Amino acid sequence: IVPTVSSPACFALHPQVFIMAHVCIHWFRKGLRLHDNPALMAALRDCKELYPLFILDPYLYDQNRAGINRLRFLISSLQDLDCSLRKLNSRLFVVRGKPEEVLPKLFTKWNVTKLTYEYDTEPYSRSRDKNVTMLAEEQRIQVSYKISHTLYDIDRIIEENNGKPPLTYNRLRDIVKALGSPKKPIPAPTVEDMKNIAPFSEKHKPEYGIPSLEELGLDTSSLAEEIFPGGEQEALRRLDAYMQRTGWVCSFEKPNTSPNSLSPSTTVLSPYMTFGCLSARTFWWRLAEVYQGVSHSDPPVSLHGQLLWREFFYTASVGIPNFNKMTGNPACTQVDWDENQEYLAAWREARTGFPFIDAIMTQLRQEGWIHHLARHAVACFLTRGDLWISWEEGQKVFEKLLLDGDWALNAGNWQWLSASTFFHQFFRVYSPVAFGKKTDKNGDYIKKYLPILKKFPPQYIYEPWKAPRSVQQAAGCIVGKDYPKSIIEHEVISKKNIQRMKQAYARRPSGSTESPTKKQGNFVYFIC
DNA sequence: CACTGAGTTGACATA
DNA sequence: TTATGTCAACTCAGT
Repeated sequence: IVPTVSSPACFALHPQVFIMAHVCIHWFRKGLRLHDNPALMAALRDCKELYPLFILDPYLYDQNRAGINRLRFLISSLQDLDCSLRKLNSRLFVVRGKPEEVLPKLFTKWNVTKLTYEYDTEPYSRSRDKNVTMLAEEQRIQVSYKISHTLYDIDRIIEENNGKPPLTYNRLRDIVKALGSPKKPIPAPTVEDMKNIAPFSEKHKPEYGIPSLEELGLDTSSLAEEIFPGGEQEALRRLDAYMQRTGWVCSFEKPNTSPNSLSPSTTVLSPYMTFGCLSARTFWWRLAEVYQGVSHSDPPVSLHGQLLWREFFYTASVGIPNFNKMTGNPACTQVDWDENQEYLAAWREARTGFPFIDAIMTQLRQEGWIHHLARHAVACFLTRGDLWISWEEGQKVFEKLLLDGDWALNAGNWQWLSASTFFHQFFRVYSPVAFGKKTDKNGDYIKKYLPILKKFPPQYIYEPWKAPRSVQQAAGCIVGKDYPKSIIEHEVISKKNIQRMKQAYARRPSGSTESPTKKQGNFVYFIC
């Protein structure tokens, strides 16, 4: 006789054969996939009933925080996940609300005994998960989490670097070299793995469905075509397609890819990584297979290098307090950014009068993805290059509009581009005119996203205000009327800004370059 | 402590 | 066409 229900009597009578058959919630947050999902596999162990759950948390998916494109990506990802779960005789349960309020109710309603989830390093997530774990334990629910969003255990990287996050990429490389290769990904669960779990009951059918965008209160009338559909299946399809191009993979050098090609010059796997539709470790090991036995590019510019950049910023985001802010962020240079609502709105709404900048911001709004170097160009323009507006403002816009709006990567890259943290050669300024010309002399990219300029000759397409009146008339676009005049004079303002940056650096506390043990105060936070 | 080399992805002039 | 040096000059991390 093998008891299948938990009771102290059973345990006392049959200690050897006792099996605790759990009712388990696997809580999906990021990690919207079945492959390489160790927490999900942990959920299946000794489980008789499984509730794969996603909570639409108003804090994370508020419309000011998540734009419609990113919400669409999320909904597609959830639909795909549900579809995959149904092939395993399961399904996805979706609820709305604050996890700390929603979960205790479900624990009771479903008689839950175990909760599993993937570890998440974001400050909001960590505090949320701490609260939820406390609430779960109050209801005597076993809680188990696994690390699978990043290649490594981020805390181990910091530990290995004496309690501080590496501030340079090479330092991070040395650390992860010492830690060895990332773990191999584990396969997705199979029907066999699910054989002891009761198929989901039809009684739940009308409840817990995936809401449509309309049901979330969004106006979808002006929504553009879905170029990058969300979901694990699409992620794996996309990964396969790129991994087949072995020559391209092996010669990949990020700085040599184009920010303004008409179709993406990089993989666009980032949104899938952000939501965890694709495992970083799966990506890493697929690349390792392609690299095997042939010559290939290396970090920092290679595709492996890109995954290590992700790890770099994740590590910084865990080790540096107030990572998404300037104030209270001890690694960040304190800069006297201007408050200029007009400039900020012009940048955000693609009406700076610099076609390269405005085209990029248009692509961002329409498609939710722009090339990494395009992000450099507009980020430099908003901050230290031209408009002298805080990187935090740009961060908010990107977070909302990017499909791959990732908390750690977004904050880290904005600090990098504004020469606030990590990158310090502030005298290297991107030109809103010259930079794009290197890879798109004719301005085809500009014409695609700003059709009003499509008749401008290449000579003037990057600086339409320089075109003689007759040329503007022939192009059917008068600068100042049909397309904005440039809001600033780059040659003048960028030189002024370099000097302002120099002054901000001069005000940096002198102790910030000293070793953590030497001076008290400055680096204490790294150890906490 | 001073010093040095390196730093994913600048622009521009020159060879 | 592509490579190199200059411009002005930063920090980090290792020696």
